[in-house]
Amino acid sequence: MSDEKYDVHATEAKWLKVWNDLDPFKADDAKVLGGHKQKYYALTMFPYPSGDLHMGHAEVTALHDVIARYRWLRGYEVLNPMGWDSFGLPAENAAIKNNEHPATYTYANIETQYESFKKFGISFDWSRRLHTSDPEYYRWTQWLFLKFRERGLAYRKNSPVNWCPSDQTVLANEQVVDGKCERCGAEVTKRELTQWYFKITEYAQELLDDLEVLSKTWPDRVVTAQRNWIGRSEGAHVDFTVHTASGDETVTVYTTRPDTLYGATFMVVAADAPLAAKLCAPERQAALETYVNEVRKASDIDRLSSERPKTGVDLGVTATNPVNGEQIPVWASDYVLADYGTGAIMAVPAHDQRDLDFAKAMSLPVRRVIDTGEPNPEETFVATSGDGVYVNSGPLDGISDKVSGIRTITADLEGRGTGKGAVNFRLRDWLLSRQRYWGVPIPVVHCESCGEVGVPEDQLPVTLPELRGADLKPKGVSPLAAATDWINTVCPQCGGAATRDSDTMDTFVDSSWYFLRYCSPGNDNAAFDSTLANAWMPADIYVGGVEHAVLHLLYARFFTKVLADMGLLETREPFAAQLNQGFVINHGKKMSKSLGNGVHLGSQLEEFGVDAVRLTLVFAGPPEDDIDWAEVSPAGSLRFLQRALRLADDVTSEPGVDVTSGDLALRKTTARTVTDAAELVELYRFNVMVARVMELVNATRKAIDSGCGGADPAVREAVEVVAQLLSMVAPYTAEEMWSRLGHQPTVARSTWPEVDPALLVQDSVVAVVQIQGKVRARLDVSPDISAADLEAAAMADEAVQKALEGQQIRKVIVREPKLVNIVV
RNA sequence: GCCCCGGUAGCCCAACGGCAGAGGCAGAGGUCUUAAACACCUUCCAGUGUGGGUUCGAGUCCCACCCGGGGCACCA
Repeated sequence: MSDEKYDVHATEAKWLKVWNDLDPFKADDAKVLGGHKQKYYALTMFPYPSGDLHMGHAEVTALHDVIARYRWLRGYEVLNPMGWDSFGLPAENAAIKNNEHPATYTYANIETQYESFKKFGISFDWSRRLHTSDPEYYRWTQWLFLKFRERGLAYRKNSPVNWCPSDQTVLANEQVVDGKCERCGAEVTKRELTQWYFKITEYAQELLDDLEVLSKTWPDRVVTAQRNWIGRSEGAHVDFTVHTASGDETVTVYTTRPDTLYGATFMVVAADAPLAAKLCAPERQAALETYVNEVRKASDIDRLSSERPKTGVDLGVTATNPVNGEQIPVWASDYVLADYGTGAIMAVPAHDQRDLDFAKAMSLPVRRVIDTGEPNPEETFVATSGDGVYVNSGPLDGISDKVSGIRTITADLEGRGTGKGAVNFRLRDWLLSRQRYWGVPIPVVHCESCGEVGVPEDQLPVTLPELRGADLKPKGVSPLAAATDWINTVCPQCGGAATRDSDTMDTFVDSSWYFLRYCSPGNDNAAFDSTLANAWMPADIYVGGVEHAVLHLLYARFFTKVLADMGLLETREPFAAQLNQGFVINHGKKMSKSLGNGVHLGSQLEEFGVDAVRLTLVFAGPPEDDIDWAEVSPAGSLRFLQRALRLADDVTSEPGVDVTSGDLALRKTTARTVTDAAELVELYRFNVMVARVMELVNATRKAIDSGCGGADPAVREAVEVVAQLLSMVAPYTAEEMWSRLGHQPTVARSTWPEVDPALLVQDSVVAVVQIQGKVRARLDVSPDISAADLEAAAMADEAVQKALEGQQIRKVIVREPKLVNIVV
């Protein structure tokens, strides 16, 4: 036995070189296409190249790698690719600051992260590496955009968008944090701009429906978040006639409560929608304009507050309620959203709190049409929304439940031709334009005579012009607009003078299809090879952060469905199963620069080595839970690894020795461990799997020191299993063990240990005898004992008899072979 | 305000409705050592947030509440 300390860094250097030469994790398309091996696509969210890898990257990839390596051991052909989501704002900011090109920052960081990933020993297939900022990649992002546009799924419209007045740029929703610009902290306002959108709403129903299947294999919170985001609601469209200065206009409102139509006492339209100005009486136009300007100025902080007092302006016109002919006033307010439903509502203050608040603020009438038995909202100013008896409601009077009420009024409206049942979604179309440099140029040319013209496929990619430093500073329009040589071009259709679209795409477009590119990277003829994509897709597991519960995961699902409709893909869902890891925190708090509580991955690797850090991350707890680095012990992990490694030196039998003659007890423990480990990995219970391996290590140590001894074949069997199981978590140590056991690399591509089913059968089990649920005796019995025999054995037990003395037995519950409960 | 998730030993975490403890961290004692570290062995420690209910039997299922974390929040 060697006494020397485990030199982790020397071991890392030694095996890293061997693995580089062996390249053991290259996925072989042919094996999958030929049906020789079953495929497993292990996908993990690709990183953004900002600086070197941190604890978060270490955690995701350590967890992910357990799954990928497990599948290799189980004999699958595993596709485990990695790349970089390399367009985006941080590189642009760095470029402005350092007067350089964003590519400099981006590709330097990619190299750094690449080296770190390799050292971290993750079983990635590096031959499939991709970067979304490479022209070879974004050429196909542009191609996809054009295909979407051909199908009417990419279009331009004028709409209010998030605007940072300080940075002079449009912001994505996710870049607005608590109503402020995440970059400069300025309060975000709205601005009306013509922008490109993807028509994701066309897929709203399918995106919702397919969640049903995903709910079995996706985390609940992700499924719920997507359901909420899509936000399907059922109701009705109701047509009101508004009497304007220039004649009657039909205005359709959307409501989920058409049954309260008789309680509508006014109508409200979104103040910032064109409809408001159209309906407004001439003498009220000035007031409306003043109000809209105020609304525009309001920051998101104010707009988001539900305690905000209701404001609005009377448009000076009335509308006719289609069911009772009543004339009700029409108002404009910012509490009605322009882009949801029809941008207009019928207000029923008695049964909707928001309408009631508005009615109160503007002294508008309130009329109760459902008597729920609660105090009258006309007096309390507390709206009632439950079931009750309809009053003052024409054909609804006497009905006492919402479902019948809605059904009756909807039929009534449809009969009159003034309304019909309708479905609405909260989901909006996806705004993809960005006034930024470091992204995919939108491949469209604007021509005075031809209008919007897509760049022909043979002219792709439309590459970015060379800009750096100050040229990238935000000026209110995209930096690309200032690159005159680039922006001025000829129309592909008529050959006349034209300009390029100066915007770039949201980086979420890049990441909506990268998992398909991995299936045939470097393909110059297509975005992806359909045959290969069909062979590998869907990804069997997608490991990543829950922060993408809605955006990225919804967009990728949308892309997949469109591509399936284009006939390029068979699957309609990209990710069969999903695992969200928690955060690595420190002393109960998220690591952050401002708190100064960050844990540097590099220094942890330096101190404890790759394997100990990986083991700590995997063993800390369930993968979804946060890991508090202050509460775990990488030093303890390292001690365990040393313990495991030492076992390999104590094995004195030769490789290939017949294990059937080995120590039975140890062999049983080994067999049990292998069987449990498989189940635990498949349930993502990696921490428990590690605990089982620890048990096996302890049992083996005991066998060597005070049991059958190191020469027993069962010891070799156990230690080989330890090496194989440990290879999923601590690849360097496992490889070193495997080598010391006399095997060739690499243990990661060895096999899943075979288990003799006979070893899983127990000779005897401990049966517990309870009286009134309290344990009174334990019996060693055969696992296949009959209920009658077990009961008899229990009754015959001395301690049981003593406890039963003078008691009347009322019932005996027997759960053979483990339990007898006697009720007295 | 609404919706999720969680609360088991000093700490992190295990426990098909059936003996509350698998594993680890920290602590104590011991063996080894000139001594220490390492290693090895032994060991202390809770009745499962609170109150009800279902059951022969509840950490586990149901109800209410408390605490912690996360998400959504003028979507008509």
